[in-house]
Amino acid sequence: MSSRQDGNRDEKRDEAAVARFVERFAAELTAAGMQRMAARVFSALLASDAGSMTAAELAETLSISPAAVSGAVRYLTQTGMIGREREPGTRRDRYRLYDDVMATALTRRDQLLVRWEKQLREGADALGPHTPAGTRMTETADLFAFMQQELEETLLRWQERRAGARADD
Amino acid sequence: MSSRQDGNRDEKRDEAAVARFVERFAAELTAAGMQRMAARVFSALLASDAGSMTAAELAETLSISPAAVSGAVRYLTQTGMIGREREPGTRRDRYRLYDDVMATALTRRDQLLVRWEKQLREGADALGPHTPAGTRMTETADLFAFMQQELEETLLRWQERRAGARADD
DNA sequence: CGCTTCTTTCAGAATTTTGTGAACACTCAG
DNA sequence: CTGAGTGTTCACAAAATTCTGAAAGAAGCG
Repeated sequence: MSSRQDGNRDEKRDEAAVARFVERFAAELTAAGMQRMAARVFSALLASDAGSMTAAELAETLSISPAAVSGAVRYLTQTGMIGREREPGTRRDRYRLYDDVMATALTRRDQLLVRWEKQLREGADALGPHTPAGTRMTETADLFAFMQQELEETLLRWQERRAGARADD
Repeated sequence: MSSRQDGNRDEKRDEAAVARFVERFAAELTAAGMQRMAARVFSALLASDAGSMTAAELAETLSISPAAVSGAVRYLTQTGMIGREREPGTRRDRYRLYDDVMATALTRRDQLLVRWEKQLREGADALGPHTPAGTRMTETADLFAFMQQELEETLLRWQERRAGARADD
């Protein structure tokens, strides 16, 4: 038997399985706060062999309008998760997943921590640094500062590891 | 001058400053995906000296209905960010921020990584582990596995540091 | 028990978000 | 220039979300 349980050892893509993955993974991303269409486009790209698709292909596979593709693609481009490239000799754009998308997305996380830390310190100052609330907020700000540092180091370690793995190829 | 710029060195809370902080911080949390009312309640608790408030106080300071408080509080309780406690001798509940809320919230992040990794591995298997898409997804899953490990260690280091700081008191 | 005080639930109004269709804009090929 | 092939914008319809008031539900207190 070569059913879906034991994976795909054939050459051709099981489009139904792809669609299932795309929808499930997109749902996770949506739950985590990403816009629905952006999440679906992103997932579709992730599951594409080329790592890139045209707007038409996206509209087709996801059953959405060109307008929806446009919106999703704008979001993903602005947030630096995908790039747009033009196929030479044609008018068609391809939208391509950047390498290490997830790793760079996590870097952006870092910026969130910076902002939160800043606001907490301002808050602590406004409330009075020696009040109970002020103290609590300072401690929380310290945690965020710590996380920034650690996240940075973690990403460096990941880069090293990736570099090592690539050297083995 | 003792304006708001240079912090509050007086005893009494500058309620206007508190309100500003609450709204700003809540806005950040909302942008990061938290429900609006939950974010406001959470921020208000964070800025409260006692680290806890009654439903009535929350409704009052945030200008929202008891129903809204109820909803927000349910969400925060379910996600384990606050606890409910009854004031002895009264019928009033107090909602209290857990210690190290943020640190434990980050622990929950970890569960997200677990789920995402799992889905990616399933996806890679469904698409065929040796296809380009399958390979990409496996690599991404590896990143998430790595992040889980690192996040865990980071939180341990934070606990240690906290323990050390508390011992100094 | 019943009253009083709080909390929760629920239906609905208001708002916001989302996705579409259609018009518009851009770009290259001839 | 013109026209075909693509991408984007915008107004609107549909759907989801959010918050409220009102009513119902607990839980202590006399």
